[in-house]
This record gives sequence, C-alpha cells and structure tokens, in this order.
Amino acid sequence: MAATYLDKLNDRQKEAVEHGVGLPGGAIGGPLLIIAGAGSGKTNTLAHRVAHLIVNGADPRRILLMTFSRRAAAEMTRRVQRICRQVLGDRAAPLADGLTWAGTFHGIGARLLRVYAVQIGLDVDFSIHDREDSADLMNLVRHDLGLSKTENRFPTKNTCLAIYSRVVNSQGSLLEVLKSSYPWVLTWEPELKTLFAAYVEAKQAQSVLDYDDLLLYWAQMVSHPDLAEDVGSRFDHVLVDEYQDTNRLQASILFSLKPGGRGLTVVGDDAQSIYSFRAATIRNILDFPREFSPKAADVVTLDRNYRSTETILAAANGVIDLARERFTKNLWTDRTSQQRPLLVTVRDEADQAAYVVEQVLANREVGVPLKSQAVLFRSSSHSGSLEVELTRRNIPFVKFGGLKFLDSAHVKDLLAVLRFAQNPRDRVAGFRLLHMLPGVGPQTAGKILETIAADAEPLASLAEIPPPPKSGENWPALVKLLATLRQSAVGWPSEIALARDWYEPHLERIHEDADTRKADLLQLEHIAGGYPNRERFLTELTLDPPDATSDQAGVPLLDEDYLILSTIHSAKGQEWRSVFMLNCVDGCIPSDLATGTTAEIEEERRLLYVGMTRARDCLTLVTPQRFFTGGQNSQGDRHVYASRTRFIPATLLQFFETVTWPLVGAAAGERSARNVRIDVGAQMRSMWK
DNA sequence: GCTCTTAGACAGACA
DNA sequence: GTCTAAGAGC
Repeated sequence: MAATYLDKLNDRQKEAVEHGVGLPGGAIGGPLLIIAGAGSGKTNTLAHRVAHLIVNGADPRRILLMTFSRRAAAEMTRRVQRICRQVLGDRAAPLADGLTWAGTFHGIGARLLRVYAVQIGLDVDFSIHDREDSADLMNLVRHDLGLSKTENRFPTKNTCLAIYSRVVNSQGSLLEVLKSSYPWVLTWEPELKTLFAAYVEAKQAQSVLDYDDLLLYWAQMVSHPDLAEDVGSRFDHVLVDEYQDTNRLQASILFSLKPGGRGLTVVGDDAQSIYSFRAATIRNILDFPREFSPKAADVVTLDRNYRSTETILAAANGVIDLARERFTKNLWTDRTSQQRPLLVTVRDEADQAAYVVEQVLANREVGVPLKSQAVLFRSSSHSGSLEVELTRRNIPFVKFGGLKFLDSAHVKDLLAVLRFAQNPRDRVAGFRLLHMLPGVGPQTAGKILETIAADAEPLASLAEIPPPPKSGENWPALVKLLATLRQSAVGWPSEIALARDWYEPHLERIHEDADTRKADLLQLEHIAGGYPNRERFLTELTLDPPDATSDQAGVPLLDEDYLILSTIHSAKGQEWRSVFMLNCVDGCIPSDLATGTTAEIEEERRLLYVGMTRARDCLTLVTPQRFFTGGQNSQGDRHVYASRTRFIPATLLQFFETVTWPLVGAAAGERSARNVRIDVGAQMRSMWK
C-alpha cells in the first residue's frame, strides 16, 4: 500500500520512514540508524517516520522522542501533527496530541525520575541545579571543609566542578582525569576526593540533582532489571535525534530501555559531532550498528543535500574531507551556482564588523531580509565589535548562545525565591534568598538553613525561629511570602508576581540600574505564564533556558526583522540564505583553548563544517589579520597577527573566491593609496638624526 | 564575630 | 562584568 503523503520523499528517506513499519501482526521493527548529513531533510524524515508509525496504528502515548533541545521537540511535534492531519483528517487530532513524551534527554529523565521517585528513594520535589548552582554548592561544601583557607591556592569552584563532571561522565578515576586534563592540581587529589564525596552527600541531603545526575540516576534506575522492564515497557518506539552528540551514559540508558533494539531508531551525523566537552562521544554513533546481535542494526544514509548550492557544498566537503575518521559519504546536491563562497581578508575586527554590516545591508537591499541572514562565530565574545556596530547603526539583532538573561543576578534572585519555596532544603537557593536581607551574611544564613532543614516542614518552622537581629520588617514579610507560596494559595503564575512584589524593593536597594532589571523580571513573569505550574516552570527553565539575548530588553516581536547572531554551537540544525562566519583564523577556530589533543582539533574542524553547511545560497568567511589584545595594560595598540584557519589550507583555496576588503580605490572619490609612494625607511632614519 | 567594602586576578562552547 | 581573599567597620 503506497501512502501518497510519502511521495515527496526521496527513496532513501522513504526507506528510513518505512523501516520496520506495518510488519505482520503489528510486530515492531528492529534497530535502525539513520545517518543524515547536513541539510538532508533529517527533521522532515524523522517527523514522517513518527507520523507513519502513528498512521499505521502505533500509540502516540507510547512513543518516546528525544531531541537536542525543547525547541526541536516542539518543532517535531508540530510537524508530526500536520502530517497526521493531512492523512487522517479530523481523526488525527486526538492521536497526534498524544505525543506527550517528546523532549530532551535531560527533560525526559527529570520527568521519569519524578514518576519513579518513590521507588528509587528520591524526593518528588527534587530541584535541578544548573551549572552555576552546582558551582555554588561546590563552593559551599568547599568552605565547610575549610579548603578555601589553604596555604596554596585550592582550585576554584568552577575548576572543581569541571573535574567532578569529567570524572562522572568519562566513568574513569579521579587520578586519570587529573593526570590527563588537570595536571596542575594533581597535588590536591586527596582533598578533591573528600570534596566530591561531601558534594554528593550535600546534594542528596538537599534533594538536589545536577545535570549529570539526571542521566546518572536514570541509568542507575534502569540498570535494575525490574525497573528497566517497567520503564522500557512504557514505550513501543524510542527515537533519538542528534545521536552523535550523546554520551556513554545516554547510550547505556537506551540499551537498558530497549535491550534488543526493537523499536529503537537513532538519527545523527558523525561529521556534525561538536559536543565532546559535554562528554558526548562520536563512538556512540560509529559503534551503534554492532551493539546488537545476532543481527546488526540497519543503516540508512541520507546524503542528498537540499539546502546549499553545489559550490558551498564543495567547500564544506573539502573541509571535512581532511578529517581523520568518518562514517558519512560526501553530500551532493543538484542546486547549481556560479558563486563560490567568499574568503574575505580584512585588517582587524573593526573592519570585520564594518564589512559584515555593509554586506548584510546590501543583501537586504536586494530582497534578503535580515532574518534570512546569520552571523556565526566560535565563541560568544567574538561578536563584540559587531554588536557595537549594529547598535550604533540601529540594526536590530538577536544573539543566540553566550550569556543568557537567566545568568543575570536579579533573575536568579527571583528564581531563588520560587526554588526555595519548591524545595526548602536547597541550600544554594536558600543562601541566595537570605542574602538579600540586609544584615544577613553567610553565617546567619547557614545557621537558619541548618535549623529549618532539621524540621519535617522546613518552611513552617521558619515562622518559629528567632528572626535575624538586623533584618527588621524584612523578616516577617519573607516568612509570609514563603508561607503563601508553600500553600500554593494564589495559583500559578500569580505566584511569580507575588515574589516579584516582594523582591523589587530589595532589587532597588542592591542594584543601581534597577529599572532595566525590572524589565527583565517582567519578561520572566511573561515567560512563566507559558507553563502549567511552578515545578514545570523551574525544571524546564533550568534544563532548556531561553537562549536568545538581544540589544533591547526582551526578545523582539516576531513580525520584526532582525539579524541573527549565533555561536556555531547554537546554530545547530538551522539554516539561512546568507551566512557570515567571523574570525576564521587559527586561535579562534580552532580555539586556542582546544588545540591540546587531536580529538579536540578534529572537533573544531567539524565545528567549522557545521557552520559552513548552515548556508543555503551565500557563504562568507571573514579573516581579520590583526587582533588587538589587552584593554588596560597596553601602551598604545598592542596586537597580534593571525593566520587563516588551518582547516582551510592552500589546497582548498580553489573552492573559495578570495577577496581583500576594503577594496583599494574601489569607490570613486575615495582616496586611493595605490599611487602613493613613500620612503618609510628614510623617515625612520631621520628620527635619529 | 559577622557583614560589607574593596582591591586584584581572570574571563568557552552547553543540558 | 565575576570571583576571591583580605581588611575595615558595626
């Protein structure tokens, strides 16, 4: 039976969609790996596969769909619903709405852990710490152990956390990790061991899970055969997107859920693996087929690119061809073009910004809206000059990646109120909250938290303990607020308004620029309205924070036109008609922080490849020659010279059109330097005469 | 004894 | 801008 809604797919895509569907007796197919190159219609194929499963009788409530971001999950769900509606008409609505288990690995983990909390001895109201919270807790523990007052400097909270996380994720020993990655803190090995043990105990005592824990607890849970069976039997089909960016732990969870691989589909592209710093390993995707016996998983490769022109693809293929180990074949397309990607040399970052702005505006003149153009960079700070230039010329933009508004102190303050109400054993939230009161410092806050944590109802006991001496009227106000929040008396999202009312006077006292910060809080309150309750709001905000910042407070309205600025990491899965890549020089890409091992360098190469393959019609790589260094210590302009990224050696220049900007004497009336002849040497000599 | 202020070193991609 | 340790002040 040929389904017409699959007609628009190519043969490979169709194969991926139909694999193991419609077997006799409703049997569920074996494991499938889809290698989907950049721009090969991956999202569309996966959406069709899910829809095809549903159309053929699969129960959507029993489909687990894991994507890289919540945004991707939402997009996927939307597409599945659309396809189902096309095929089934009105009957589709209840079916497609049932796709409730779609989300990120961490998000799904958090949900399952709350479902099974009782069985695994976890507090249902456990809170989730983001990286900063985890670092703060690490710091508290570090202080408690007296490690902050050592003679030689003990590693900072961030270093400690990084080491801890690496040990957990690599599943290796502390000593190995220190030797390979942190040799300069080797002498602290015994203290670190004590610290990490105390950190784990603190998390458990406070009912707190960090990012790693979500996977770790999940993996632990399903390593018990009965629970694995129970969790696994909730789902007939498990589909995982972006499989190249999963880590060991995630793979082991999948295999525990679906030991024989029945109903398991993973999708990814090894050439786009760029998250090894989060312990993702390319081995997951490379080794997937052989994980199953007696029969290896089926592999379908999508190598037809529908996105970019052939010239862009040729350059991108050229870059990735130089990679060490690869799975995928080169991509191909039938989108012809005469225009090779541009490789533009400019003097410095200021010129780079000027050049990009000029080209972006020129593109807009010929009908390419700002929204269809993107500027990509390796590291968030690389867009500094450009942001200044855009702001100066009143060009609206939105920046993805980098510092988020959730990171700002006032937003975290407000969230701390809600988090403390949700889980009063969370010391990081508690400290933050109590610190806002005048006259309360670490000692007082610590004692209060200690006292109430001993009570079965910590928030209730708050009213009974003696108020801190200098807190005055602030104390009863806080106690009253927390009591209201605890009883959930006013409902969601009114609770956040209540918390904001309480916080604003403190905000004004603590921060000079209270007004701009207040706007952020209103924005947060607005976002809160989109969630059903406090728990979901806090959980999902922590796991998948809104990742855009812009020059104005808040995200621009959807109908406005604005330029996209994004780190390459955050650009994953997206595409634009015109793409500019900044700082394509050694030291930026590859980042000089990531040139230690071959594996790191290979990942940087893939990063460049991912950036290049975001472009549909027009790709421009910019290489500034000079970088100014250091703000204060420089006497005059100290700068370093940079060379073109090592990933585009001379042999690849044939794929690019090389340009120098500004074009010397290009515009009429512009003073041309070409005809000027001066004897610099003579001038130098004359200085000493 | 505890909080608050200040000087001085450092700054990556992210669930 | 952020984090840390040290001294000043209540």
